Amino acid sequence: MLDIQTLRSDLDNVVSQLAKRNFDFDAGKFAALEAERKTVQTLTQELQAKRNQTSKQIGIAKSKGEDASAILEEVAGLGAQLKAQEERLGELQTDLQGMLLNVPNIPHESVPVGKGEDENVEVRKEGTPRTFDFEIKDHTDVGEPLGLDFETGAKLSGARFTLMRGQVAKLHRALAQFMLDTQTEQNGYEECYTPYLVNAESLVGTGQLPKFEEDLFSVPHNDSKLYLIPTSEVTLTNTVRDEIVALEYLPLKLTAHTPCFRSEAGAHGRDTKGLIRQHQFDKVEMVQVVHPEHSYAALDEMVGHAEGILKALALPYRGMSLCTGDMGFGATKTFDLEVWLPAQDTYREISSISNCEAFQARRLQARFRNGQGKPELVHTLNGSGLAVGRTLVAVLENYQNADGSVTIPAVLQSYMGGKTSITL
RNA sequence: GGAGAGCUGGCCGAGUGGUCGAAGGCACUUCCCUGCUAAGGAAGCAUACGGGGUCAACCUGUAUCGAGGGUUCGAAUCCCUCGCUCUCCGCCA
Repeated sequence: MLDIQTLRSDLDNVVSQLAKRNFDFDAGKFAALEAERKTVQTLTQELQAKRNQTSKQIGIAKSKGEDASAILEEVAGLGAQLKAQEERLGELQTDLQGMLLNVPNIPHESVPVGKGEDENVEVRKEGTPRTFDFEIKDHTDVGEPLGLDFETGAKLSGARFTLMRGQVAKLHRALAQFMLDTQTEQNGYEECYTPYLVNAESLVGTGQLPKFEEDLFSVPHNDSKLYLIPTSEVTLTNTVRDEIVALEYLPLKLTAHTPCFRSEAGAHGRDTKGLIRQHQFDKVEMVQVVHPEHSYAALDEMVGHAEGILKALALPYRGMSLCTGDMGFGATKTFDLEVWLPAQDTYREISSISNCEAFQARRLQARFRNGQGKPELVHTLNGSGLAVGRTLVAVLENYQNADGSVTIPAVLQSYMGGKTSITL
Protein backbone atom coordinates (compact mmCIF):
# COMPACT_ATOMS: atom_id res chain seq x y z
CA MET A 1 0.00 0.00 0.00
CA LEU A 2 1.23 3.44 -0.84
CA ASP A 3 1.40 6.16 1.78
CA ILE A 4 -1.82 8.14 1.54
CA GLN A 5 0.13 11.25 2.54
CA THR A 6 2.21 10.91 -0.60
CA LEU A 7 -0.91 10.60 -2.70
CA ARG A 8 -2.36 13.72 -1.14
CA SER A 9 0.72 15.85 -1.56
CA ASP A 10 2.23 14.48 -4.77
CA LEU A 11 -0.60 12.95 -6.76
CA ASP A 12 0.60 13.81 -10.27
CA ASN A 13 4.00 12.28 -9.68
CA VAL A 14 2.48 9.09 -8.29
CA VAL A 15 0.20 8.78 -11.30
CA SER A 16 3.10 9.08 -13.74
CA GLN A 17 5.23 6.61 -11.75
CA LEU A 18 2.41 4.10 -11.81
CA ALA A 19 1.89 4.61 -15.52
CA LYS A 20 5.41 3.22 -16.03
CA ARG A 21 4.11 -0.12 -14.87
CA ASN A 22 0.99 0.05 -16.99
CA PHE A 23 -1.20 0.97 -14.06
CA ASP A 24 -3.85 3.56 -14.69
CA PHE A 25 -4.57 5.29 -11.41
CA ASP A 26 -7.91 7.09 -11.30
CA ALA A 27 -6.71 10.36 -9.86
CA GLY A 28 -10.06 12.05 -10.39
CA LYS A 29 -11.90 9.48 -8.34
CA PHE A 30 -9.28 9.63 -5.64
CA ALA A 31 -9.40 13.42 -5.43
CA ALA A 32 -13.19 13.40 -5.24
CA LEU A 33 -13.23 10.79 -2.48
CA GLU A 34 -10.57 12.68 -0.59
CA ALA A 35 -12.42 15.97 -0.83
CA GLU A 36 -15.64 14.50 0.49
CA ARG A 37 -13.78 12.58 3.18
CA LYS A 38 -12.24 15.77 4.41
CA THR A 39 -15.52 17.68 4.78
CA VAL A 40 -17.39 14.73 6.26
CA GLN A 41 -14.60 13.91 8.69
CA THR A 42 -14.31 17.48 9.90
CA LEU A 43 -18.07 17.71 10.42
CA THR A 44 -18.20 14.34 12.17
CA GLN A 45 -15.43 15.28 14.53
CA GLU A 46 -17.08 18.58 15.38
CA LEU A 47 -20.29 16.77 16.25
CA GLN A 48 -18.40 14.23 18.33
CA ALA A 49 -16.59 16.99 20.16
CA LYS A 50 -19.90 18.65 20.98
CA ARG A 51 -21.40 15.40 22.21
CA ASN A 52 -18.38 14.62 24.37
CA GLN A 53 -18.42 18.07 25.87
CA THR A 54 -22.12 18.00 26.71
CA SER A 55 -21.99 14.51 28.09
CA LYS A 56 -19.20 15.55 30.37
CA GLN A 57 -21.33 18.44 31.63
CA ILE A 58 -24.18 16.05 32.35
CA GLY A 59 -21.83 13.90 34.32
CA ILE A 60 -20.57 16.86 36.34
CA ALA A 61 -24.08 18.14 36.97
CA LYS A 62 -25.33 14.75 38.13
CA SER A 63 -22.40 14.20 40.40
CA LYS A 64 -23.24 17.48 42.08
CA GLY A 65 -26.87 16.43 42.31
CA GLU A 66 -28.04 19.15 39.96
CA ASP A 67 -30.80 18.88 37.37
CA ALA A 68 -29.41 18.02 33.94
CA SER A 69 -32.61 17.93 31.91
CA ALA A 70 -31.89 21.25 30.15
CA ILE A 71 -28.57 19.95 28.84
CA LEU A 72 -30.18 16.66 27.90
CA GLU A 73 -32.66 18.46 25.68
CA GLU A 74 -29.85 20.32 24.00
CA VAL A 75 -28.28 17.14 22.65
CA ALA A 76 -31.55 15.46 21.74
CA GLY A 77 -31.19 15.64 17.97
CA LEU A 78 -27.48 15.22 17.90
CA GLY A 79 -27.41 11.45 17.95
CA ALA A 80 -29.18 10.89 14.65
CA GLN A 81 -27.16 13.56 12.90
CA LEU A 82 -23.92 12.16 14.19
CA LYS A 83 -24.82 8.64 13.22
CA ALA A 84 -25.52 9.65 9.63
CA GLN A 85 -22.18 11.43 9.33
CA GLU A 86 -20.30 8.56 10.92
CA GLU A 87 -21.85 6.12 8.49
CA ARG A 88 -20.95 8.23 5.49
CA LEU A 89 -17.42 8.68 6.77
CA GLY A 90 -17.11 4.92 7.20
CA GLU A 91 -18.22 4.35 3.62
CA LEU A 92 -15.75 6.88 2.29
CA GLN A 93 -12.88 5.43 4.26
CA THR A 94 -13.74 1.93 3.10
CA ASP A 95 -13.80 3.14 -0.50
CA LEU A 96 -10.48 4.91 -0.17
CA GLN A 97 -8.89 1.95 1.54
CA GLY A 98 -10.24 -0.40 -1.12
CA MET A 99 -8.83 1.82 -3.81
CA LEU A 100 -5.42 1.99 -2.17
CA LEU A 101 -5.22 -1.75 -1.58
CA ASN A 102 -5.47 -2.28 -5.32
CA VAL A 103 -2.67 0.10 -6.26
CA PRO A 104 0.74 -1.48 -6.92
CA ASN A 105 4.03 -0.20 -5.55
CA ILE A 106 6.03 2.58 -7.20
CA PRO A 107 9.14 1.34 -9.03
CA HIS A 108 12.57 2.36 -7.79
CA GLU A 109 14.30 4.93 -9.99
CA SER A 110 16.94 2.38 -11.03
CA VAL A 111 14.36 0.03 -12.56
CA PRO A 112 14.44 -0.06 -16.37
CA VAL A 113 11.24 1.23 -17.93
CA GLY A 114 9.51 -1.30 -20.15
CA LYS A 115 6.22 -2.87 -21.04
CA GLY A 116 6.81 -6.56 -20.43
CA GLU A 117 9.28 -9.37 -19.96
CA ASP A 118 10.95 -8.71 -23.33
CA GLU A 119 12.32 -5.49 -21.93
CA ASN A 120 13.92 -6.95 -18.83
CA VAL A 121 17.63 -6.21 -18.71
CA GLU A 122 20.27 -8.90 -18.41
CA VAL A 123 22.74 -7.86 -15.74
CA ARG A 124 25.05 -10.87 -15.78
CA LYS A 125 25.51 -14.34 -17.10
CA GLU A 126 27.29 -17.11 -15.22
CA GLY A 127 28.41 -20.57 -16.22
CA THR A 128 28.85 -22.12 -19.61
CA PRO A 129 26.12 -24.33 -21.00
CA ARG A 130 27.40 -27.83 -21.49
CA THR A 131 27.77 -29.21 -25.00
CA PHE A 132 26.14 -32.57 -25.57
CA ASP A 133 27.45 -35.19 -27.98
CA PHE A 134 24.09 -36.95 -28.12
CA GLU A 135 20.54 -35.90 -28.79
CA ILE A 136 19.27 -34.29 -25.62
CA LYS A 137 15.86 -34.84 -24.08
CA ASP A 138 13.70 -32.45 -22.16
CA HIS A 139 13.13 -33.01 -18.46
CA THR A 140 9.90 -34.93 -18.96
CA ASP A 141 11.57 -37.49 -21.21
CA VAL A 142 14.58 -37.72 -18.92
CA GLY A 143 12.48 -37.85 -15.77
CA GLU A 144 9.60 -40.14 -16.64
CA PRO A 145 11.65 -43.37 -16.78
CA LEU A 146 13.31 -42.35 -13.50
CA GLY A 147 10.12 -41.70 -11.52
CA LEU A 148 8.51 -38.48 -12.69
CA ASP A 149 4.90 -39.66 -12.98
CA PHE A 150 2.66 -37.08 -14.60
CA GLU A 151 -0.08 -39.55 -15.45
CA THR A 152 -0.67 -40.65 -11.89
CA GLY A 153 -0.51 -37.07 -10.71
CA ALA A 154 -3.24 -36.21 -13.17
CA LYS A 155 -5.30 -39.20 -12.07
CA LEU A 156 -5.06 -38.20 -8.42
CA SER A 157 -5.68 -34.51 -8.78
CA GLY A 158 -5.87 -33.34 -12.40
CA ALA A 159 -3.72 -31.36 -14.73
CA ARG A 160 -0.70 -29.57 -13.29
CA PHE A 161 -0.23 -32.06 -10.45
CA THR A 162 2.63 -34.53 -10.47
CA LEU A 163 3.60 -37.61 -8.52
CA MET A 164 7.29 -38.31 -8.03
CA ARG A 165 8.62 -41.73 -7.22
CA GLY A 166 11.87 -43.35 -6.21
CA GLN A 167 15.12 -41.66 -7.14
CA VAL A 168 13.48 -38.59 -8.62
CA ALA A 169 11.43 -38.05 -5.47
CA LYS A 170 14.59 -38.42 -3.44
CA LEU A 171 16.55 -36.05 -5.66
CA HIS A 172 13.75 -33.51 -5.25
CA ARG A 173 14.01 -33.86 -1.48
CA ALA A 174 17.81 -33.64 -1.64
CA LEU A 175 17.56 -30.34 -3.49
CA ALA A 176 15.21 -28.87 -0.91
CA GLN A 177 17.38 -30.08 1.97
CA PHE A 178 20.53 -28.72 0.38
CA MET A 179 18.93 -25.33 -0.22
CA LEU A 180 17.55 -25.08 3.29
CA ASP A 181 20.84 -26.16 4.83
CA THR A 182 22.74 -23.61 2.77
CA GLN A 183 20.44 -20.72 3.67
CA THR A 184 20.50 -21.57 7.36
CA GLU A 185 24.08 -22.73 7.86
CA GLN A 186 25.92 -20.42 5.49
CA ASN A 187 23.72 -17.40 4.98
CA GLY A 188 22.31 -16.84 8.45
CA TYR A 189 18.61 -17.41 7.97
CA GLU A 190 16.45 -18.85 10.73
CA GLU A 191 14.72 -22.02 9.63
CA CYS A 192 10.95 -21.90 9.97
CA TYR A 193 8.17 -24.42 9.58
CA THR A 194 5.03 -22.51 8.72
CA PRO A 195 1.31 -23.11 8.22
CA TYR A 196 0.23 -23.83 4.66
CA LEU A 197 -3.25 -22.45 5.23
CA VAL A 198 -3.61 -18.80 6.12
CA ASN A 199 -6.36 -16.31 6.78
CA ALA A 200 -7.30 -13.43 4.52
CA GLU A 201 -5.58 -10.83 6.72
CA SER A 202 -2.21 -12.41 6.05
CA LEU A 203 -2.74 -12.31 2.31
CA VAL A 204 -3.84 -8.70 2.43
CA GLY A 205 -0.67 -8.00 4.39
CA THR A 206 1.66 -9.26 1.70
CA GLY A 207 -0.50 -7.98 -1.16
CA GLN A 208 -2.04 -11.12 -2.70
CA LEU A 209 -5.46 -9.92 -1.58
CA PRO A 210 -7.76 -8.27 -2.40
CA LYS A 211 -6.58 -8.04 -5.97
CA PHE A 212 -5.42 -11.55 -6.83
CA GLU A 213 -7.98 -13.80 -5.20
CA GLU A 214 -8.45 -15.83 -8.41
CA ASP A 215 -4.81 -16.97 -8.22
CA LEU A 216 -5.35 -18.65 -4.86
CA PHE A 217 -6.83 -21.91 -3.64
CA SER A 218 -9.05 -21.77 -0.59
CA VAL A 219 -10.95 -24.08 1.72
CA PRO A 220 -14.02 -23.35 3.87
CA HIS A 221 -13.38 -22.98 7.57
CA ASN A 222 -15.60 -21.76 10.43
CA ASP A 223 -18.08 -19.86 8.26
CA SER A 224 -15.13 -18.24 6.54
CA LYS A 225 -12.24 -19.62 4.58
CA LEU A 226 -8.55 -20.24 4.66
CA TYR A 227 -6.24 -19.92 1.70
CA LEU A 228 -3.42 -22.21 0.65
CA ILE A 229 -0.21 -20.22 0.59
CA PRO A 230 1.03 -19.34 -2.90
CA THR A 231 4.51 -18.90 -1.38
CA SER A 232 5.91 -18.92 2.13
CA GLU A 233 6.70 -15.25 1.62
CA VAL A 234 3.18 -14.91 3.01
CA THR A 235 3.76 -16.75 6.27
CA LEU A 236 7.33 -15.60 6.83
CA THR A 237 6.59 -11.95 6.19
CA ASN A 238 3.38 -12.02 8.22
CA THR A 239 5.30 -13.11 11.30
CA VAL A 240 5.89 -9.39 11.87
CA ARG A 241 2.32 -8.27 11.16
CA ASP A 242 1.16 -5.85 13.89
CA GLU A 243 4.52 -6.15 15.59
CA ILE A 244 7.01 -3.56 16.70
CA VAL A 245 10.38 -5.21 16.31
CA ALA A 246 13.19 -4.00 18.52
CA LEU A 247 15.91 -2.27 16.53
CA GLU A 248 18.56 -4.73 17.66
CA TYR A 249 16.64 -7.66 16.15
CA LEU A 250 16.93 -6.21 12.64
CA PRO A 251 17.61 -7.55 10.14
CA LEU A 252 15.29 -10.51 10.59
CA LYS A 253 16.27 -13.28 8.19
CA LEU A 254 13.82 -16.15 7.82
CA THR A 255 13.67 -19.15 5.55
CA ALA A 256 11.30 -22.05 5.03
CA HIS A 257 10.79 -24.97 2.71
CA THR A 258 7.09 -25.26 1.90
CA PRO A 259 4.78 -26.33 -0.84
CA CYS A 260 3.21 -23.46 -2.76
CA PHE A 261 -0.25 -23.57 -4.28
CA ARG A 262 -1.29 -21.49 -7.25
CA SER A 263 -4.46 -21.81 -9.28
CA GLU A 264 -2.62 -20.44 -12.34
CA ALA A 265 -5.80 -18.73 -13.47
CA GLY A 266 -5.11 -17.08 -16.78
CA ALA A 267 -2.21 -19.38 -17.56
CA HIS A 268 -4.23 -21.90 -19.56
CA GLY A 269 -2.14 -23.31 -22.33
CA ARG A 270 1.15 -21.96 -20.97
CA ASP A 271 3.80 -24.49 -19.99
CA THR A 272 1.27 -27.29 -19.87
CA LYS A 273 3.95 -29.92 -20.27
CA GLY A 274 6.22 -30.96 -17.44
CA LEU A 275 7.06 -29.50 -14.07
CA ILE A 276 7.51 -25.88 -15.06
CA ARG A 277 4.07 -24.62 -14.10
CA GLN A 278 2.25 -26.64 -11.44
CA HIS A 279 -0.64 -26.03 -9.09
CA GLN A 280 1.56 -27.35 -6.30
CA PHE A 281 5.33 -26.95 -6.12
CA ASP A 282 7.98 -26.70 -3.43
CA LYS A 283 10.09 -23.68 -2.77
CA VAL A 284 12.71 -22.60 -0.29
CA GLU A 285 11.93 -19.00 0.47
CA MET A 286 14.10 -16.27 1.97
CA VAL A 287 12.56 -13.28 3.71
CA GLN A 288 14.32 -10.33 5.27
CA VAL A 289 12.82 -7.63 7.47
CA VAL A 290 15.25 -4.75 7.56
CA HIS A 291 15.91 -1.15 8.53
CA PRO A 292 14.79 1.10 5.63
CA GLU A 293 18.34 2.31 5.05
CA HIS A 294 19.58 -1.18 4.35
CA SER A 295 16.96 -2.67 2.08
CA TYR A 296 18.82 -2.27 -1.21
CA ALA A 297 21.98 -3.76 0.27
CA ALA A 298 19.82 -6.62 1.53
CA LEU A 299 18.38 -7.08 -1.94
CA ASP A 300 21.84 -7.54 -3.42
CA GLU A 301 22.78 -9.88 -0.60
CA MET A 302 19.70 -12.04 -1.20
CA VAL A 303 20.39 -12.24 -4.92
CA GLY A 304 23.79 -13.56 -3.93
CA HIS A 305 22.21 -16.14 -1.62
CA ALA A 306 20.04 -17.45 -4.44
CA GLU A 307 22.94 -17.42 -6.89
CA GLY A 308 25.00 -19.40 -4.42
CA ILE A 309 22.67 -22.36 -4.87
CA LEU A 310 22.95 -22.24 -8.65
CA LYS A 311 26.71 -21.94 -8.47
CA ALA A 312 26.98 -24.84 -6.05
CA LEU A 313 24.91 -26.94 -8.43
CA ALA A 314 27.04 -25.70 -11.34
CA LEU A 315 23.97 -24.70 -13.29
CA PRO A 316 24.42 -21.94 -15.89
CA TYR A 317 22.16 -18.97 -15.29
CA ARG A 318 21.70 -15.31 -15.94
CA GLY A 319 20.53 -12.45 -13.74
CA MET A 320 17.80 -10.17 -14.98
CA SER A 321 16.70 -6.78 -13.71
CA LEU A 322 12.96 -6.72 -14.26
CA CYS A 323 11.53 -3.76 -16.08
CA THR A 324 8.68 -1.67 -14.71
CA GLY A 325 6.08 -3.53 -16.75
CA ASP A 326 7.06 -7.01 -15.55
CA MET A 327 7.45 -6.47 -11.82
CA GLY A 328 5.12 -7.92 -9.23
CA PHE A 329 2.48 -5.92 -7.41
CA GLY A 330 4.37 -5.09 -4.23
CA ALA A 331 7.91 -4.68 -5.50
CA THR A 332 9.93 -1.53 -6.01
CA LYS A 333 12.74 -3.52 -7.61
CA THR A 334 13.08 -7.16 -8.63
CA PHE A 335 15.89 -9.38 -9.84
CA ASP A 336 15.08 -12.69 -11.48
CA LEU A 337 17.52 -15.52 -11.85
CA GLU A 338 16.97 -17.63 -14.93
CA VAL A 339 18.51 -21.08 -15.24
CA TRP A 340 19.72 -22.58 -18.48
CA LEU A 341 17.44 -25.31 -19.84
CA PRO A 342 19.27 -26.98 -22.75
CA ALA A 343 16.21 -28.74 -24.17
CA GLN A 344 14.35 -25.46 -24.41
CA ASP A 345 17.54 -23.76 -25.57
CA THR A 346 16.73 -20.88 -23.29
CA TYR A 347 16.87 -19.50 -19.76
CA ARG A 348 13.83 -19.92 -17.50
CA GLU A 349 12.96 -18.16 -14.27
CA ILE A 350 14.00 -20.10 -11.19
CA SER A 351 14.18 -17.35 -8.59
CA SER A 352 12.68 -13.93 -8.09
CA ILE A 353 14.01 -11.57 -5.44
CA SER A 354 12.20 -8.34 -4.59
CA ASN A 355 12.45 -5.35 -2.35
CA CYS A 356 9.00 -4.17 -1.29
CA GLU A 357 10.31 -1.27 0.80
CA ALA A 358 7.44 -0.23 3.12
CA PHE A 359 4.65 -1.37 0.80
CA GLN A 360 3.94 -4.57 2.70
CA ALA A 361 5.01 -3.13 6.04
CA ARG A 362 2.33 -0.46 5.78
CA ARG A 363 -0.36 -3.07 5.16
CA LEU A 364 1.10 -5.26 7.88
CA GLN A 365 1.73 -2.46 10.35
CA ALA A 366 5.17 -4.00 10.78
CA ARG A 367 7.43 -1.52 12.53
CA PHE A 368 10.58 -0.99 14.54
CA ARG A 369 11.52 1.68 17.05
CA ASN A 370 13.91 4.21 15.58
CA GLY A 371 16.63 6.10 17.43
CA GLN A 372 14.06 8.52 18.84
CA GLY A 373 11.97 5.64 20.13
CA LYS A 374 9.25 6.24 17.55
CA PRO A 375 7.73 3.35 15.60
CA GLU A 376 8.68 3.43 11.95
CA LEU A 377 7.77 1.05 9.14
CA VAL A 378 10.32 -1.64 8.29
CA HIS A 379 11.26 -2.68 4.78
CA THR A 380 10.51 -6.22 3.66
CA LEU A 381 12.20 -8.35 1.03
CA ASN A 382 11.54 -11.80 -0.27
CA GLY A 383 13.12 -14.16 -2.73
CA SER A 384 13.25 -17.75 -3.79
CA GLY A 385 16.28 -19.65 -2.79
CA LEU A 386 15.22 -21.53 -5.00
CA ALA A 387 12.09 -22.97 -6.60
CA VAL A 388 12.69 -26.68 -5.99
CA GLY A 389 10.64 -28.15 -8.84
CA ARG A 390 12.24 -25.95 -11.44
CA THR A 391 15.68 -26.72 -10.03
CA LEU A 392 14.89 -30.40 -10.45
CA VAL A 393 13.99 -29.67 -14.07
CA ALA A 394 17.33 -27.93 -14.55
CA VAL A 395 19.30 -30.77 -12.96
CA LEU A 396 17.53 -33.41 -15.03
CA GLU A 397 18.22 -31.55 -18.26
CA ASN A 398 21.74 -30.29 -17.60
CA TYR A 399 23.03 -33.46 -15.97
CA GLN A 400 21.46 -36.01 -18.33
CA ASN A 401 23.60 -38.70 -19.92
CA ALA A 402 23.33 -40.58 -23.19
CA ASP A 403 22.33 -43.81 -21.43
CA GLY A 404 19.31 -42.20 -19.78
CA SER A 405 20.96 -41.78 -16.40
CA VAL A 406 21.39 -38.45 -14.63
CA THR A 407 24.57 -37.49 -12.82
CA ILE A 408 23.96 -36.23 -9.30
CA PRO A 409 25.63 -32.84 -8.72
CA ALA A 410 28.51 -33.21 -6.28
CA VAL A 411 26.94 -31.13 -3.51
CA LEU A 412 23.85 -33.34 -3.51
CA GLN A 413 25.59 -36.69 -3.34
CA SER A 414 25.77 -36.75 0.44
CA TYR A 415 21.99 -36.24 0.48
CA MET A 416 21.59 -39.19 -1.90
CA GLY A 417 23.40 -41.81 0.07
CA GLY A 418 26.69 -41.14 -1.69
CA LYS A 419 25.36 -42.14 -5.09
CA THR A 420 26.84 -40.31 -8.07
CA SER A 421 23.98 -40.84 -10.49
CA ILE A 422 20.43 -42.04 -10.76
CA THR A 423 19.83 -44.70 -13.33
CA LEU A 424 17.04 -46.78 -14.81
C1' G B 1 -16.93 -31.46 20.92
C1' G B 2 -18.39 -30.06 26.45
C1' A B 3 -17.54 -26.85 30.94
C1' G B 4 -15.12 -22.73 33.09
C1' A B 5 -11.68 -18.36 33.26
C1' G B 6 -9.58 -14.51 30.66
C1' C B 7 -8.15 -10.75 26.51
C1' U B 8 -6.48 -3.08 29.11
C1' G B 9 -0.49 1.17 26.68
C1' G B 10 6.60 -1.67 24.82
C1' C B 11 5.78 -5.26 29.17
C1' C B 12 3.20 -6.32 33.99
C1' G B 13 -1.24 -4.76 36.09
C1' A B 14 -5.64 -1.62 38.53
C1' G B 15 -10.12 -0.06 36.99
C1' U B 16 -17.96 -2.76 36.73
C1' G B 17 -21.97 3.52 33.59
C1' G B 18 -19.88 9.86 34.11
C1' U B 19 -14.33 15.36 34.80
C1' C B 20 -10.65 7.61 32.29
C1' G B 21 -6.67 7.79 27.21
C1' A B 22 -6.98 5.09 31.36
C1' A B 23 -3.92 4.31 38.76
C1' G B 24 0.53 1.79 40.08
C1' G B 25 4.95 -0.82 38.64
C1' C B 26 8.83 -2.28 35.02
C1' A B 27 11.50 -0.74 30.76
C1' C B 28 13.11 3.64 28.18
C1' U B 29 14.72 9.17 27.63
C1' U B 30 16.52 13.74 29.90
C1' C B 31 18.10 16.27 34.23
C1' C B 32 19.77 16.44 39.55
C1' C B 33 22.54 14.07 43.43
C1' U B 34 26.15 10.65 44.82
C1' G B 35 34.00 9.35 44.47
C1' C B 36 31.50 4.61 41.26
C1' U B 37 29.98 0.08 37.91
C1' A B 38 24.65 0.39 42.13
C1' A B 39 21.21 3.40 44.78
C1' G B 40 18.14 7.91 45.39
C1' G B 41 15.27 12.29 43.48
C1' A B 42 12.54 15.22 39.33
C1' A B 43 10.26 15.30 34.67
C1' G B 44 8.86 12.99 30.19
C1' C B 45 7.15 8.67 27.76
C1' A B 46 0.81 4.89 23.26
C1' U B 47 -0.80 4.76 18.17
C1' A B 48 -3.50 6.45 13.97
C1' C B 49 -5.93 10.16 11.56
C1' G B 50 -8.12 15.27 10.97
C1' G B 51 -7.66 20.75 11.46
C1' G B 52 -4.32 24.87 12.33
C1' G B 53 0.54 26.53 12.14
C1' U B 54 6.79 30.84 11.99
C1' C B 55 6.14 23.66 9.32
C1' A B 56 10.57 17.56 12.11
C1' A B 57 9.32 16.76 16.70
C1' C B 58 4.16 23.28 18.39
C1' C B 59 -1.22 23.86 19.33
C1' U B 60 -5.91 21.50 18.89
C1' G B 61 -9.77 17.79 17.76
C1' U B 62 -11.34 12.72 16.97
C1' A B 63 -10.79 7.52 17.34
C1' U B 64 -8.62 3.30 19.66
C1' C B 65 -9.02 -0.84 26.56
C1' G B 66 -9.29 -8.57 21.38
C1' A B 67 -12.94 -7.58 16.72
C1' G B 68 -17.81 -6.20 15.18
C1' G B 69 -22.77 -4.79 16.50
C1' G B 70 -26.34 -2.93 20.37
C1' U B 71 -28.32 -0.10 24.87
C1' U B 72 -27.34 5.14 26.70
C1' C B 73 -26.96 12.13 26.71
C1' G B 74 -22.42 9.30 28.02
C1' A B 75 -19.39 2.44 27.65
C1' A B 76 -12.77 -0.20 29.27
C1' U B 77 -17.19 -0.92 32.46
C1' C B 78 -23.98 -3.39 30.59
C1' C B 79 -26.10 -6.79 26.34
C1' C B 80 -25.31 -9.82 21.65
C1' U B 81 -22.12 -12.23 17.93
C1' C B 82 -17.32 -13.71 16.61
C1' G B 83 -11.93 -14.52 17.33
C1' C B 84 -7.94 -15.81 20.36
C1' U B 85 -5.50 -17.57 25.08
C1' C B 86 -5.51 -20.61 29.51
C1' U B 87 -7.57 -24.77 32.77
C1' C B 88 -10.43 -29.34 33.19
C1' C B 89 -13.12 -33.37 30.53
C1' G B 90 -13.72 -36.06 25.87
C1' C B 91 -11.27 -37.36 21.23
C1' C B 92 -6.98 -37.87 18.33
C1' A B 93 -1.39 -38.24 14.95
